[in-house]
Formats: sequence, C-alpha cells, structure tokens
Amino acid sequence: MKKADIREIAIVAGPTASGKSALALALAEEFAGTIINADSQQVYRDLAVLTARPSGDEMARAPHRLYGMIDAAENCSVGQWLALAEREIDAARAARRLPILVGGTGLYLEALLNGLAELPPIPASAREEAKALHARLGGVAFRARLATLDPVGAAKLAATDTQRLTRAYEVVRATGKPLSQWQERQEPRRNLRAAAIVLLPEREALYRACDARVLRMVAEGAAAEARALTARRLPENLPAMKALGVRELTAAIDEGGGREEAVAALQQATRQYAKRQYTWFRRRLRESEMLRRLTITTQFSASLLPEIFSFIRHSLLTTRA
RNA sequence: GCCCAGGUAGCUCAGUUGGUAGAGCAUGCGACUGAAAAUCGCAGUGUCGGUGGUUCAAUUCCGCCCCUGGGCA
Repeated sequence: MKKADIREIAIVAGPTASGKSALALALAEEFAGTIINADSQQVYRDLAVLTARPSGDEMARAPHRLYGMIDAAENCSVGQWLALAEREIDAARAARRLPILVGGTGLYLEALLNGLAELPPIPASAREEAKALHARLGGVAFRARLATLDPVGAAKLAATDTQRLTRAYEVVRATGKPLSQWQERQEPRRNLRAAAIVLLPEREALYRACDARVLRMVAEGAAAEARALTARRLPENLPAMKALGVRELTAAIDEGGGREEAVAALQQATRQYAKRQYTWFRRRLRESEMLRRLTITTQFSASLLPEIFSFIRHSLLTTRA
C-alpha cells in the first residue's frame, strides 16, 4: 500500500465532561479540521441538551459532522455509524481537512481503528424472535438453547447478559453461522493512522464536572427535551430512549416535586457512565504503529494546547506542511 | 408522662429457635465486535444504639438508659 493511501485522523476520546468538544474545536481551528462525532447518542436529533451537543456558535467555528442527523425513532448501530464515519473521513480528506473524531463511545472508536466483522444484515424479525424466546424461557434456558446453535458463544456469555445472548442468537438464526465465526474472518485495518488524545482527568475533578454538567443541562431545558421525546411514545427499547436523563427527568415531572431527586439520580447515572468510559479508555486504544496516543490526566484547558498541538504535528504527516 | 413499633454495611432493610451476620442499591475494580449513554462480571466494608446482667458463649434473652417514628394524654 502506498503512503498516499494511508488516511490520517485525529481522535479525541475520554469520558463525559472531560472537555472533548472544546479540545476538538481548538484542534479544528489549528489544523483546518472537520469534527466528526463518535458518540452513540449525539447522533440523535431529539437529544441536543441531554447529550451536550455543540451549540450553533461552536458548530459555526468549524465543520461538524454526524451530529443530530438521525431521528430518535431510528436505531443507529456501530455498523451504521462506522459506514457514515468512513464516508465523512474521506470527504474531509478530499477537502484537504483533517478529520477529527470526537466521542465517548469506546466501541465506535475501536471499530474505526480495528474494523468490524463483516456480516450480512440481520432482519429485525430475527431480533424480535430472539427477544420473545428469551422472555419466554428466561436467561438460563435461553442460554442452553443458544448453546445448541452456537456453543462457543454461549460458553462465553453469562446467563444474565440478555443483550449479548439475544444478539448471538439472532446472528446464528439469521445467518446460520455463529457470531464467533463471523468475527474470525475479520481483516485488520492497515490504511489508517491516528493520533489520539485521551482525556482521563483525576476522578474527583471529573465527577465534580459531571455533577456541574447535569445542573447546567437542567438549566438549559433538559427536562423539556426529555418530556418532548417521551411524549412521542416511541418504543422504550430504542437507543435514544436510553440516553441518560430521558427517564430520570421525565419521571421528575410525572411525580411532581421530585426535581431534586431527579437531578441527583441523573448525576449519579452520569458518574457511573463516566466510570465505564474511564475503564474503557484507560485500557483500550493502545499505542501501535497505526495509533499514537497522548494521555492527559486533567480536564481539558487551553494551557494544554501547545503540548497537544506538538503531539499532533509529530504524529501525523499531513499536519507538517 | 404513658403505650406501641423501631435502632444491624454509606442508604433501605432481612436475619441469627444464643455459637460475632446478609440482600438490593451505592462505592471500587474489571469485561465489552451492529442496542454500547447499552449489557454484564468480581470485590470490600459492620464495636448488630449504649450499658449492666444471665450464660462456656449475647447482635440474639432480661433490666436500665439514650435516640427515632407513630398513637394517647
């Protein structure tokens, strides 16, 4: 593969409230970049306040892609996101702009870097069947049933892990081949080179930032947004319905007077989510020949920019000109 | 003041026919391949309100005291 075929990107990763968006904006302005969202919830149109989507002013400072382009009634997925992200990366390169992937969804960034197993589309009916069967049998019996079709997959999963169990089931049922076999055939990526800035602020500071963010969201109308989404009466299992705050803030209205409790509940859920992201980013996105990584152990602030800019310049050829 | 019900993990509570205790949630750590802001796994913690007594042994039984909630005055 020729050098010219290697696609260079920057990545900004880290838990919620670590300052990813502000950093991405600074990078975009410095390196003529296009910011591409890598967050599973920010893709939904109905969730702006609740996902802390960049404001109109911020979006005007640099091109932003893959924000709020999907209706909450739709179901996005890693695969769909990956296809869109690839297209946006290529479009940015064609426009001679640096693609800057920003987001807190570890799985999405992992899929971008390492690729996703290629498997045929699974019809929605297969998932419905899996869910119905699971509901009828219960976890233990469902897992036993899965073992008759996909022994390897069943052995790896806990009987309580409903989501992965039903996923494994829908894949064998729909394709006749277990998920593990599809995943074996996965080709590693070779045409990507990334410089990743990973924000991992000290825990207490991060949690304080999470709490403050929730308060700010509520002040900016998060409850009204949650209520509007709930009022659409969409199926509960849609991804957008599971965004932090939708349930908590809607319930506050139903129960009346529960505002403070709702805020506390949302703050707690946000901290727990941040912890999961923290674990992911601390362990994943490992240094390699295709990935240069810079870990920052504080919240993002402008004083870090010289170090970060220099890291990007040294890691990516296209920014050296 | 009297009566009743309680005081056990950070919180809500279970339990021990007397042999120093346990769930859920929270917290910490971890996993993660098309729902991932999802879905899971593992782990720790207690002067069992205080004090005296009975007993080989008391968080458990008895007395007194303190505290909380409810009722009666």
